[in-house]
Amino acid sequence: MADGPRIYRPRERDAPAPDEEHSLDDLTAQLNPEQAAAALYGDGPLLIVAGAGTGKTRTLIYRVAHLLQRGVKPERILLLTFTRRAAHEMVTRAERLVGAVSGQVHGGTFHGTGNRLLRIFGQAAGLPRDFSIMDQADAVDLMGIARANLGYGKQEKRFPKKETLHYVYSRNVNTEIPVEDILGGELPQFTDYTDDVLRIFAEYTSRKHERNLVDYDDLLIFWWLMLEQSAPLAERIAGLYDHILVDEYQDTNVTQARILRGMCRTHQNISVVGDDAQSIYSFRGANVHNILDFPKQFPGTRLVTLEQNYRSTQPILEVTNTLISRAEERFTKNLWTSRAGGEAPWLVSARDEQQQTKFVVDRVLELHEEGTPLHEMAVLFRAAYMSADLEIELANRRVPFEKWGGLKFLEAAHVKDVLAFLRVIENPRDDVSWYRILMLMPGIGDSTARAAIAAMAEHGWEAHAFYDWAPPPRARDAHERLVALLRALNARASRNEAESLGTGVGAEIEAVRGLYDDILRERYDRPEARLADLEQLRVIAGGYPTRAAFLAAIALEPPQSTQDLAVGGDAEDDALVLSTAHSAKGKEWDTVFLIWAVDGYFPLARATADDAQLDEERRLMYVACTRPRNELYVSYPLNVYNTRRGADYSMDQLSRFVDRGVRAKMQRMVLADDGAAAPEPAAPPEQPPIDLRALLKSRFTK
DNA sequence: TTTTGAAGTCTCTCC
DNA sequence: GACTTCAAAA
Repeated sequence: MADGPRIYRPRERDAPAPDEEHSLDDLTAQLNPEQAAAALYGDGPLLIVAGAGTGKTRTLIYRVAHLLQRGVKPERILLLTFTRRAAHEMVTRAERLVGAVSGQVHGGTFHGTGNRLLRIFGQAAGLPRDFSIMDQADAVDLMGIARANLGYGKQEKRFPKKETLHYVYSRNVNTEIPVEDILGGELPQFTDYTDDVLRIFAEYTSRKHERNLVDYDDLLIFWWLMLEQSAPLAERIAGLYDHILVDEYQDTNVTQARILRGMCRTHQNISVVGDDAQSIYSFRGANVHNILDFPKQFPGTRLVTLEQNYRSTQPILEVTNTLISRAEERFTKNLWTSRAGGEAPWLVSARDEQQQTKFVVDRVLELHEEGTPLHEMAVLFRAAYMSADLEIELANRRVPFEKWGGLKFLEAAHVKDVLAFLRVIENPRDDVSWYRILMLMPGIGDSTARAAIAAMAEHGWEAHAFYDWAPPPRARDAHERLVALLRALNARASRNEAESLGTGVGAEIEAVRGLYDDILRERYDRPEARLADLEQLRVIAGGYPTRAAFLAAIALEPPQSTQDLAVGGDAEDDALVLSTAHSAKGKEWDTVFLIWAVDGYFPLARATADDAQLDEERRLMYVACTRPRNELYVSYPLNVYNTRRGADYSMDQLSRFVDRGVRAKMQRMVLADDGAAAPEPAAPPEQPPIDLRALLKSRFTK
């Protein structure tokens, strides 16, 4: 989504429901016995296995409140969650429960916390305080540079791409599966290159080192190494907290588990909450064994299982219980609810994508007429691109929506271009960003860019190294313009520093755009939309005190939705939610549409070869189907013509996860040709007046 | 030799 | 439809 101005703005409706915020006195009255047992548990390891919708967030909040009430100092509590916003919300609600407390519960993601600790303690372990964080795309680019630098990628046709290399690298450091085994298992075509791949990884890590860059994995690994390799550091770091609480524990990886062990080595006060049936991040190295083996790793663990679901109606739970019963699940839970009534979920078959889209929009508008706010409805799908048609239709019919789960905004080429300018001001040794900037300039190509970077490296990356560099004639104009801009930016930065003003990140972007906007118009299609994106970026940046804070924040906590990015006045107060199944985790809505329940789409075709991946896809669908409170629609278009793979390639089968047993718990709906919804018995597919294929066939048969 | 345009190759999830 | 690879143009 590139249109419409955007800015980060916490939404009103994220505020806790007021009825939850009573005093602590009636704390137990607000919880069921299992939740209360978990919340009020004393010291020592605690594992809360919480099924979907069983109130695990609530339980965790009350547990934090309980600790505070017991007199634990807030700053001695560390709450690790999947997003920074989740942590912030939980901390706020817990503190509201106990009233005013002095100090602040520390909360955040593993990566964000790793960043914070490394800035404080890293220097004692040889890591400069002012390191830059690379996002995934930067890391991939650096891997590409390392590859090219060692001379790979030219001669051999089948050498792994930089994305593949980064994937293998990240998997290796996160799972500790040897590179050789990863290649042998998943990428057998590259096994011959094991040594070359290792050489590239060595180059990658040393380049990171030289450039003072840190990737996402480093934030965890360095944290762990400080705990593991240095007793004094471990003592200081682990000594910061007396209680550690972890949400979404099923999605942690080996390194994170080790960090936790190191952090509570002395006190063992660790509470984790998770659901093995909702483990959906193995591609990031998450290991469901962390939660399964937790009692073994922390002897004396108290296990509490939450099975009462407060979210969905019984008919919905019957479908989701059946769906997950097919998967390997170790902490078997049978979710139940006391919520009576409710309609069985609908299985909706549409003729094609357009009809599916029309159905969703029509139904959304109907429900809206009947009084359901748009933000109480969500459309979920396996991958972000699957909502493209729906987005167009929603825009045409003026239905406000927000899309979750795309990192797309920051991944867009033009946004990365502008950020690269800020990065070289912040860290002149960031040659990934230098390369990106230089390649943008007309007259400068690969070799000129490399020459310029080499010249700067030779002069110790001093600011004037680039100013003084003598470009080849055809690049002279580009060089001149770039120098003018960089001089202005550097001058502004040092002036602001001297006057101890902020750096005015928004103004810096403004300055960059003076040069960049024309380049953008030249290089990219749909320039208006892209320029609008840059305007949003400028506004977002304006909210940060320093350039460094802005760059770190967008790497660690990228905007979650298109609405996060919406400029105040323009943001719709009420908007339909479009989300990937992954980004929907932990959320709930009154009504949920799951679209593209087609084999090859959900599960994705590439995941169908491998049983473990297939199981994860199934868990992902389970996550999607456990989101609604009242209504669930699962839809699938027939006649999917996939032109991406060359010729017509039709995959017109319902997802294998919606098998007979699941269908038996659902109502069927076949959309009539005008797109109006009609329950199946009432409107069976009409017999067409003529049947072309039968006619053709009859020519050859008697 | 370097840059740029054009044809050709795949397309997931996210800190 | 974005990114890589290849060939022509400067």
